[in-house]
Amino acid sequence: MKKNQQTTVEQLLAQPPLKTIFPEAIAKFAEVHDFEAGEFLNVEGDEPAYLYYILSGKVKVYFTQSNGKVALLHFLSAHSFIGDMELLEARYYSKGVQASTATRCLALPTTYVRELLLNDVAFLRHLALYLSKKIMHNSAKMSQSLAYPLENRLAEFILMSENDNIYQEKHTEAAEFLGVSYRHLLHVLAQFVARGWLEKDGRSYILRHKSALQDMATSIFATAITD
Amino acid sequence: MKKNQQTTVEQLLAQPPLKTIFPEAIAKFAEVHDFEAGEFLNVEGDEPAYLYYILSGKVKVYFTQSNGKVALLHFLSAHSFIGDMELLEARYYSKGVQASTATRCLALPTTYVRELLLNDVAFLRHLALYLSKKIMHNSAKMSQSLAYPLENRLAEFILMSENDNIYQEKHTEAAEFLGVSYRHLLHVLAQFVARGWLEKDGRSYILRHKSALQDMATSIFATAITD
DNA sequence: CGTATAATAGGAGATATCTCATACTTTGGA
DNA sequence: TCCAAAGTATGAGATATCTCCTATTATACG
Repeated sequence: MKKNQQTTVEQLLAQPPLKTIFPEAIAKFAEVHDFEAGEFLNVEGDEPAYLYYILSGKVKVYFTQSNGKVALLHFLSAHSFIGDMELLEARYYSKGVQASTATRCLALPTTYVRELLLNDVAFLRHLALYLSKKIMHNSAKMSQSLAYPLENRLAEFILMSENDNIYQEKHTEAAEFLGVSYRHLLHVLAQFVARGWLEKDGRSYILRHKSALQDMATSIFATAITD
Repeated sequence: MKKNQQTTVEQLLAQPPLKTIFPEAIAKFAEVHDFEAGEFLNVEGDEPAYLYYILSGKVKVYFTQSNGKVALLHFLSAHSFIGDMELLEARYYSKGVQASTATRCLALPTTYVRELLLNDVAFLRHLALYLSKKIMHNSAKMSQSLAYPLENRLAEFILMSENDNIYQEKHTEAAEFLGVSYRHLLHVLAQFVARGWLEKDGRSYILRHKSALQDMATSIFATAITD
């Protein structure tokens, strides 16, 4: 992680959307943190030192299941909070958060801003709204994706985790995230290659026909609108 | 709906958990509403007149998909809010809410309490915490249930929607909720009957072997803990 | 450097689930 | 009162997905 000194935090905070979310009083504690792809923003179980608000980039959230296996929970991107639950409830068990691409965050040291934020109605309203939208989004997505075969969900997952047209998630992880067997994931992946949508390059895949993948992925939502 | 006059609202509000959630100032607007099974607490699309907090009972939340079909979204029970999103964001499109069993709610007329609640840090904190817990719960449930065949999810659904040991959801609705075909739902339901867990009684089913259903349902979570 | 463990890879048969077809019954209006 | 639409039921064949098995690389670690 690198503390970014160039971007003046004041400048960011003075403009929407940050201006409408955070109270002015946090300005003196605010920092901008830059993470490289692969870097950890938080180690699972640690009490997070910062409340992050993602400015750009993409992160993956992990947690360790009771069987000891680490599972990918979801992706977060710009305008998402990291550490919001821990801010609300100190005893909360934090998740592992890893940058998927280069990521820039607004970073607020919890020790200093907790009291401030938990007493700011504008911030709390925004947070509640953010959370409720997330719930809507989740439940809509879930009920829909349940109905589609892996083909569709995998296409979406590839597009979501791809970086510069290269897909290189671990298959074990992807299989678990998508709720299918490792075997079947490989099967469908092989189909994508056979159709010329992906090209295998060592242990990663090059996206050769992005629009086909997009069609396959968005059909999940398209039907919801069209049908 | 029947406005309940017996239970003094003041009494309820003076005790936890209500005492810690709502500011005292709402007391003069608060009512207790009783709904019978099947009654609607809110009609989809209507701007809800009340923010409800469920005291007891169980409700179903519906919404109409773009294809015109009405789909069951989820169940809510004690300690859940109804109309929270609409409170936060007025333009929000409300969902249909129907009592599944007899249900008692604390009812707060939005016109009077909106300003009050949206400026109360204790309430907003509670709401944010409630929402974030719901997110955790949802995503844990989702990633897990994805992995299990209909057998397990159906057992859970039956227990969730059963009333006095009688299950009588419409199969069309259940199938959509569970994300499986109508055909397959009937198939698995028939298996449950064959195993003696359910007994068909006209168009409803009697729960004959609840513990078996519970085993089947909780295996979803049990493995998460044991494995 | 060598070995244990995780990840990758693919074959084969078993299940779960879907689609399509068809028929009967209930229910809500015109 | 009667019809159209929705719900219920069931059969049969097609797919999607799983489980089990077996090899072959990577990767971590003493």
